[in-house]
Amino acid sequence: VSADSRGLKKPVARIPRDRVPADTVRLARFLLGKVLVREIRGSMSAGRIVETEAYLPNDPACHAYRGMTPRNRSLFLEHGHSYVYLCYGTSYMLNVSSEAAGIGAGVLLRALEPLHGIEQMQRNAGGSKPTHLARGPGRLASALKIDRRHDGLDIFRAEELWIGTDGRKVPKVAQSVRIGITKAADERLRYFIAGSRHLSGSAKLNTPEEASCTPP
DNA sequence: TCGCGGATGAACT
DNA sequence: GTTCATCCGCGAG
Repeated sequence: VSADSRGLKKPVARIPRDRVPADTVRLARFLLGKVLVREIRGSMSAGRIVETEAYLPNDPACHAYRGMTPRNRSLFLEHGHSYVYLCYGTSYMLNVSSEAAGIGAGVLLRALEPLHGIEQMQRNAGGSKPTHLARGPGRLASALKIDRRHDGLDIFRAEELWIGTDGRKVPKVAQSVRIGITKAADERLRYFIAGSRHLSGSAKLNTPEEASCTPP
């Protein structure tokens, strides 16, 4: 149990690197239920990851598809490093690199269930209900004050922004097509905790009939 | 609820 | 000049 977990209802433990999958789809599923922790000058905010998207090697929708550039180089770091970029001039997106060093791929974090520091998140994000606070990748980053300074972090070992576990098991993982992209839009590479009330996307995308459910 | 249009800025071609 | 993995507000149903 990490000393960094003080203040949380359930303690958040660091995850040993050898337990983190070096495979994009496996990592997208592994991250569901884990806790994203943000520490700013001694105060902590945290939320459970309830929705992710996989961006595979050789995937036209992945930013790494056309090779390494100054912006996307973090996607090519060893699995478990952050890739943060500004989208549409307004929203930061937080990804986790997901393959061996040199292979460009990542997992986008799309929604959190706020667990701790909710009032601070509301101040950061302009105040809203917990179910809306970190719903969507842009709001997620806004609520936790994530920006380009958090690009390239070792996301399981960093201090200011890291991912840990409180031991909670995910009852059921569902999947659907990815949201908001124009290339390879038919791939069912969005993963989420079935029944969560903190998901982005239309209600229809989140219904069990549309989203095929698979064991976690 | 749902769908639409505009704001927005950095990277890339 | 084009692209972009978004968000917000608005109006119709």
